[in-house]
Amino acid sequence: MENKKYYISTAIAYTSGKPHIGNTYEIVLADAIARFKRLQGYDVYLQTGTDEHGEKIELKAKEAGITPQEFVDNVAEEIKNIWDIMNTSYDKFVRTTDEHHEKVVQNIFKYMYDKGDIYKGEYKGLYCTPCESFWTESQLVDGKCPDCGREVQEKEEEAYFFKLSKYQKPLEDYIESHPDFIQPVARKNEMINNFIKPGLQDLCVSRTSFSWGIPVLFDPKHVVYVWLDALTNYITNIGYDINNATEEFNYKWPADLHLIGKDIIRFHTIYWPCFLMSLNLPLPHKVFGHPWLIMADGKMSKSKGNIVYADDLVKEFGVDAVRYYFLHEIPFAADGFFSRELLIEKINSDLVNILGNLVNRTISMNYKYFDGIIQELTPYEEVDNNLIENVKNLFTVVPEKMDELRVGETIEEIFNVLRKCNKYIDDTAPWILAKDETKKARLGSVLHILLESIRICAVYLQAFLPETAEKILKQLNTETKTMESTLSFGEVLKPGDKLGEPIHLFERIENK
RNA sequence: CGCGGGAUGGAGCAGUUCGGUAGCUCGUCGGGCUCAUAACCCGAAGGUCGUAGGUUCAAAUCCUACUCCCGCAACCA
Repeated sequence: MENKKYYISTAIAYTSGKPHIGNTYEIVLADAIARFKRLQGYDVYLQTGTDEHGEKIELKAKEAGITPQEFVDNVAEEIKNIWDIMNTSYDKFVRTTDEHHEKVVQNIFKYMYDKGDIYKGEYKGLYCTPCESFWTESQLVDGKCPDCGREVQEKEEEAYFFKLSKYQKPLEDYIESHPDFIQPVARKNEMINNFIKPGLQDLCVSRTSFSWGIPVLFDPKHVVYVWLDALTNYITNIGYDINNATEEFNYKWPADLHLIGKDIIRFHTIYWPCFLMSLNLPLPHKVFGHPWLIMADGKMSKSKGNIVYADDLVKEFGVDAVRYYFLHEIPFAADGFFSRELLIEKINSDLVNILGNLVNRTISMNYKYFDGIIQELTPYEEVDNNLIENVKNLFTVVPEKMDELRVGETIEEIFNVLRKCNKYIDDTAPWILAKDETKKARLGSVLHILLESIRICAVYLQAFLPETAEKILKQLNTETKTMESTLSFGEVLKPGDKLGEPIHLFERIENK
């Protein structure tokens, strides 16, 4: 039987500099969703990468005294490296300076032009001559240039425009008829009220003020607007070209989920769907604008010197500790706070105390009382059934939460079961059973139930803490790690098998 | 009156659709246990649910006004 495909993408990271933890959060979130979908049996394709054109990059490269291409090569490498350090399982890392991508973008631009969806016009805006920049009314400070404070003038410039207005109605209809298209819903209202209802204005999709971009095929003094360039990465990299869609493309498109930051919802729910409609392509199923990870002590900034990078945190605390924090501490719709203190607190209270200690004490007891040999299960008692019900219930509740992309809550459900395991140990008091030779079988059974409960939790944790889950499963000496295996409680671990040595999954971080 | 979201014990959050004992995690305090990484388990303290009115037998939840915070407001990405 063919597994159902699931195409998930992150936004491509802008290569203007090294991404901080806020930018890194997205790929980790995407990875957790992707890993979970794989666990469910989907044929997952996770695409990420870098967005490498634009004026800002041209300027940064100039400052650094290197070519834009050298500049983005360096940054893209750095970004990919961080994605790898975060242990993210992307299937493809794409770059907008890729030759194939550039070629297809040019073809798309030409196609839209020939079709009449792109036309040549005049861009009218408020221009600050010394800064060589256009500004919008709302960007002005006291009616003056926000950069230098000087007067701005009306100025016109030759430019190509995309007919957003033509697709206003179909877009509105699509959003109305697909209530899940934009998530969370609050974002949907923003888009409808701020952009669609007032009427979409045609979008200027070319620039002449800088050259680091994809030249327009038939008018090379213009470069393609970076968003038209960047957004199309979702199709150019899965085998799309004008009049020549590959089998791969037909299989993967439309994307099931575009995971993006809440700051770029507009581009993904207005411009992108309109571009796709122009190309006669179906629209993605869902766009989720995730909240941000923000610093507990105020906004990250170079001047404050409080920029935090994920790779530094990984070096200090380990990859799964950082992943845990990202995935568990950021609410579904509201921003999450980050600080070292909070990170350490969560590592100690959740990863060390609840998870690490549970695994360690369970395996240790199995060694102490049975030399590490897994024992037979004897008929369940009331206290057993209670725990087992909780464990088995994850099979229902975890997919439910994950379908809503409520990753933090999913992890909380798993940890609640781990807490139940700790309570179960107190309720059954194995150390007392151990003192009574006639309770030996019961003791073995209690420990087996714990091992199996831990195994099932570890199966789910593979999506979020892959390294840790692997370590747990290894200690349990089992290869069985599928979703289905969580339903047949007690039929997986083999009595007589020997467990791995008990180890500490996470080390306690002593204050500071 | 531009549009929208939010304000709940020390911290972070749930609960508000369809009113009816205010819940969770962390922290604090007390107790228990000893298998375990001073971990684990139990219990307690701590909240006028932003403010002021209103509806109701009953309001965190419904209505009105106000205060404060935040997001969006089209060509930086």
